[in-house]
Amino acid sequence: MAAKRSGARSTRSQRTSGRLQPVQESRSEPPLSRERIVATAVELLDAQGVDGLTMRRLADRLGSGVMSLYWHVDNKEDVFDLALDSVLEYRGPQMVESRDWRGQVVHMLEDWRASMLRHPWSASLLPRRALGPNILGRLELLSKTLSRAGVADADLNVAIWSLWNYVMGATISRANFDLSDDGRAATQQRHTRLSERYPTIERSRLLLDNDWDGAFRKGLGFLLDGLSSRG
Amino acid sequence: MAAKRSGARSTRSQRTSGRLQPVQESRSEPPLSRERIVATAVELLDAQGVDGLTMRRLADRLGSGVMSLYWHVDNKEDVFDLALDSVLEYRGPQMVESRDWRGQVVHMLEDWRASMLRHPWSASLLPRRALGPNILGRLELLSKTLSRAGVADADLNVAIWSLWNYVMGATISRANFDLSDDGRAATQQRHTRLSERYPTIERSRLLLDNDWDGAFRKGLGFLLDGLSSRG
DNA sequence: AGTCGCATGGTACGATGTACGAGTCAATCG
DNA sequence: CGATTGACTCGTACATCGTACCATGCGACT
Repeated sequence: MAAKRSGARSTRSQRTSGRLQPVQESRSEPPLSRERIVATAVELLDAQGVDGLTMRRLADRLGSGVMSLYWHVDNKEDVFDLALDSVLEYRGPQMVESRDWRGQVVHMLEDWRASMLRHPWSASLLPRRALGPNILGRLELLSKTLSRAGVADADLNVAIWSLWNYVMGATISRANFDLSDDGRAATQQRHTRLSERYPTIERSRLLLDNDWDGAFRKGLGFLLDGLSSRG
Repeated sequence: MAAKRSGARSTRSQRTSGRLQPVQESRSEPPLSRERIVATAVELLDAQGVDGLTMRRLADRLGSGVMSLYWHVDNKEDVFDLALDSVLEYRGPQMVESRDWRGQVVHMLEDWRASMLRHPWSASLLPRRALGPNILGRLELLSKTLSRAGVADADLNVAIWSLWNYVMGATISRANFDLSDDGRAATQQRHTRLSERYPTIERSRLLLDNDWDGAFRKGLGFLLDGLSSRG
């Protein structure tokens, strides 16, 4: 019936039973798989940006027909979801009961930001997509760490969301500006033209300051100060 | 030559010279204009979301041909830019030298957030677009207020970006969740299924807490605490 | 009357996401 | 053994999109 296979994605390749890799070992492409599709989608997104990902190009890179993709994937949105989540995995210290909760939080959040900046499309994509398991995993970790650090339950959610918000905003902004001022001259020019209308911005060189990492760290410090002044 | 008119958009309607409203007053549509296009685009976006905005639909609503739009607008991206910025205007107290800088900042940022939530598409759009004049205006105001409040110049940019980041992240997240849990049952169901994997999130009901406004205000308070502990 | 700039919009093209259904091949069953 | 089944691949086709190109209309000025 060609049921298109919904839900149970558990059919993990027809292999692992009979002979191993029956035919064409090094010849042509390995068989399609969800993982391979996602990995290639990430490659394509890295290389061409959000608009560069089309099902046809994706199929080309995979050496397959376009419609074959739809066996493994529901639709293009699905590809975006999977690519996004695949990029946000965190292999940090999951199980450290260290006294240095603040260091742990900072580490995870900086890693989060770095992961997204390594794939700038992810930042602009995230606002539109649902929370994948890797994102939830990070939230869980954050939750656990803060809770163990003694943050009151009443403030816990606020603390988590504040940190989440800060990281999201910082990363999205950064990923964005990075693209928009590839032409330094353009920025410079626009800046001087705007300086009359926005003198304070001009004076503090807000838009030209590019110590993003430092600003991120410093602002995160301020936020954590505020959060821990309660607990 | 049909120079398509670039740059100087200053030609403000052919009117204001001879007679007023020459022909067809109440008959059919008023003439096309950048303003009318943008206003209608916002309507459409409000009604149908980001994917609902197509040039054809926009032209239909305006009672014009599709290609007529392109006289007033460069391309679809342009429409997005204009619609986005048009929604972020701020008519707050621009010139108050009040002692209550904190109240002023909170007011502007809450208004910012509210403006974006009134048009949920704006949140997911903003990360991809350049900074329009209204956004810059808000940054300028923020800059001025903080500066007058005595924030050290060295910390000024960090403070501004921190607040910006917080607001962006909060608004984007909120606009997103709002859409995704239209079906309460689905959320509830998914939640219980996830509870085993993410116990702390489950316990604090992080994903079900919907006092967004309160959380926003509270978190903003924390951040401002942290920021002013320096200055 | 002729010219020119602003403004409108019909037609057409290339690209996209994906529905549909026909094809292949290995494993399973009678 | 042949028949059946189910996992998987993919060519064709279609609706819809953004927009390039070009013909046209219209008011004002020469």
